Formats: sequence, structure tokens, C-alpha cells
Amino acid sequence: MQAYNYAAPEKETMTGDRRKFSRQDEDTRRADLIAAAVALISEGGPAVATVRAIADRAGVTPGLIRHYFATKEALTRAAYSAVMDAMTEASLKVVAEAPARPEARLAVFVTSSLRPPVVDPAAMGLWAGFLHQMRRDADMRAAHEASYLHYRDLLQGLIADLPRKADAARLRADAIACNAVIDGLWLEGSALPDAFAPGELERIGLASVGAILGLDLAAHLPQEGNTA
Amino acid sequence: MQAYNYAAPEKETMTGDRRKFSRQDEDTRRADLIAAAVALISEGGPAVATVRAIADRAGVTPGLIRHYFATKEALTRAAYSAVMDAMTEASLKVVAEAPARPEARLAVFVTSSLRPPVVDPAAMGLWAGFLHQMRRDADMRAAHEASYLHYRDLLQGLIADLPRKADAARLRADAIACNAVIDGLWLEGSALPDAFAPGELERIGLASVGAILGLDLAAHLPQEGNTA
DNA sequence: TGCGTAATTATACGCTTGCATAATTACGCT
DNA sequence: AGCGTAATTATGCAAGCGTATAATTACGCA
Repeated sequence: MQAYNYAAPEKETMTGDRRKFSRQDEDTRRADLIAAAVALISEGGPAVATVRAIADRAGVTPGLIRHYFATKEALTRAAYSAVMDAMTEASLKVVAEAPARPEARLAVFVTSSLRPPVVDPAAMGLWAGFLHQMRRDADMRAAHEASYLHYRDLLQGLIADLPRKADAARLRADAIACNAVIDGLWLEGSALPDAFAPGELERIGLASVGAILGLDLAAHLPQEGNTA
Repeated sequence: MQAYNYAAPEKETMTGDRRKFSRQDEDTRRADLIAAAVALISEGGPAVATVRAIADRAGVTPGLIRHYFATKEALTRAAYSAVMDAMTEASLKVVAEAPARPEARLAVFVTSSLRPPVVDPAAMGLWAGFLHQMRRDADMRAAHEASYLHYRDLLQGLIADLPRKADAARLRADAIACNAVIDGLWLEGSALPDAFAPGELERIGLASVGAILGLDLAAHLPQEGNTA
């Protein structure tokens, strides 16, 4: 009986005529569908991101998804790549806009990773949703590994620029360690938003990364008393 | 047509008679069902842990699950609690068996958290599976928070015993930071088992926790050159 | 302006899911 | 030994899933 339940296109015109629609550029539609999938996964986990729910969120009918993606798994993979790319780009932007001094650059990188919008329950939900799917999809696992190493390399580059002497092995170990602190704090802060005071994670992150690298990062952070 | 596909109870006796079964103690059955659910979630994520698959793995028919758990969600919650309890108990055991010196106790705690069987792709899959479900189930979220804080308190107790002076605020920050490093390293080691050399995570973990707390933990680790 | 076609909707199919309920059977108890 | 009952199996159902395919319609282009 009931067909689906779309977003109820305004008034039921009583006459059983077709839904009005407008054609879209292919790239736009793909992006819309990916955005809808990402939103649903982050809100309710992979289970609620059904073909019908995604189509509904994107304002189209389910069949259209098949027109742009051969299978639902293909759409999921595309969504994952989109999220990863966005995160990487955001990190690069923070570094690009950072001050010139190496210590300040690293400090900005650390703190920006430990406050909203990076620290965010929805973002963690999205991440967890993809994570569990990685175990069965080799392509997605490879994408994850590449993304993780890329991020770590970025951090390692910032550490290498610091005025201190460390050989390659030490540099690698430091990058792994600093990345782990940041990841761990991000995770805890996102999973339990009320368990930490405002700014606490950033302070702890700066202190920890500083301790691991043997320098006082907090002292090099650009002033931020600005309340506006 | 085909009923389900059970684990094929030996020979099809050709006569369409009932499956043989044996009655079990209630606690045993519950434990079996929980174990089956945990195994499936850790292997393939929540999606493959269907009522039928769980029953099959436990060697019973699907209907029995409803006899022990009012709903599938109740079984999932029970499985989550079981896993958390097991992890907590394992941590307590490691600490209980550890040497008397505070530094050595902490060192043992850190290294044991960063090698198998704690570091394990399947364990991470299980954890991720639960994590994404936490976002919709308030009861499960509360259970997670309690478990996280319990673990962190354990770590904080070990840190408090160290021969150094630190006020309460510093103690809390140190516990959060050390917990984050351990979590982050555990996560990365479990997600990308081939990205780290054997023993590398433990070494980095010891060095990082030591750096954060301002002492040389590796020097206090009980000798372990034992290759047998 | 009207035609052609690709984008979009509509409908349907087979499968799986969680859950309900009825039929059976193993086992404790007297 | 055999009865009673609770544990277990068997069967069925409605809903939702991903996907295939046919019918429509918006829009670029002559």
C-alpha cells in the first residue's frame, strides 16, 4: 500500500500525479547524496543510513542512488573518502595559516585538534561507523591506512622543524606518540563531552606533547584571550 | 522451503524429525548466547550479529534467544557489559600480580595494555561496534562512562603512588593524559597491526608516559629477556 | 517551438530481519 | 516409572532492506 514515506512534498495534490523534480549537475547530485549519507551515519550510525533514508534526506527518490552509484557499498566508500579528504584538508589549512615559528605552529596544530568542531560526538559517531566497516572492506582499510599515515607525516613534519636534535628513529617514535595522545584525547573528549572542563583537553594536549618532545609548548601558543 | 541453515546437526536423518537438544543451566545458556554475540560482533561488526547468526553460533535455534532476552537490544547490552567487565577484571589482575615498587607497577600496567591480547584487531572491531551503538542508547552510554572512569581511576591510583609530589589537579591531568596515550596507541596498533614493529608500541608507551610524569619508566620494568 | 534523451520517479521482487506463537521434548520430582 | 513443566524447537508474519526495471518528465539543442 503506502509507497514509501518521502519528505511529504508539500500538499498531497490528491490527484495521484508524479513528484516534481529538477535535473541537477552530476557532480552536485553526487555531492548531495554523499552529504546525506554522511549526515545520517554521523547521527545514527550505519544502520540508519539506508538507501531510502539517504534518498529522503537528499530530497530524491531511492532509485536515483542506483543511477549514480553502482551499489550502496560504493556510495559508502565515496562518503568515507569525502570525510577523510575534508579532514586532511582542514589540517593542512590550519598549518598553512599558522605562524612561522615551529613551536607555535605545532601548538596551534595540537589545540585546534582538541576543540570543536574537531572534537564532536557526531564526528566520532561517523568515525566509529566507518571503522567497523573497515574490517570487512579491504579497499576502505587501505584508504584508512593512507589517511592515517598522511596525517602522522604531517605531524612528524612539524616536529622535525623544531629546534632540537633528534635522529630519524626518535622522530618517528615521537610522531607516533604525539599522534596517539591527540587521538586519545580527541576520542575521550568526543565520547564524553561532559567529562572535561572547557579548554581542559587543549591544555592537557599541549602539556603532554610538550613533555614528550621536551619543550614548553604552551609558552609558544599565540595569545588568544580574545573573547569575541 | 529451506527453513534456516543451522550448523547442520550431523546427518540429516531424512525423516523430518525434530532437532535433538539438551537443557542447560540458565546462567550457562545466557553466557553462551552472550559469547556468541561478542564473537560475531568482533569478527564482522554489529551488522552480522543477527538473531539467527547468534543462535547458530551458540548452537541453538533463534527462538531461544527470545526466551532469555526480551529483545535483541537487551542481549547486545548484556554482551557489552560482559566485555567491559572482562577488560576491567583483566586490568585489576595485572595490577594485583605486579611488583611492589610503584614505578614497576605502572610500567607493567602500561606495557600489558599495549601488546596482545589487549592490542588486537578483533577487540577493536568489537569496541567500535559498541561505540557506534552508544550514541543512541543512553543506558549503554552510562555503562561506558562508568567503565572509562573506572579504568582511569585505576591508572590514577598507580600514578598517585609514585614517589613525586603533585597536587590533585596535576594528578587528574596526568591520569587523563596517560590514559589518552595508552588509548591512542592501542587503537593505532589494533587498527594497523603491520604498521609497527614488535615491541615498538610498548616502548613508545613507556617513554611517553614516563615523559609526561617526569620519570624513566623503562628503567623500572622487570627484566623480560626471557625468550621462552 | 518541439524533439530526443538522459535524469528522475514509480513500482515491484526476493531476501533478511526481529519478533510472536504453537508444538514438542528433555529432565527433575515424587 | 511416569507425570508435569519449563526449556527448546518449529513455523509464520509483517516490515524493511538493497536492487532491478519500466514509466515519466525536465531540459538542452536543432
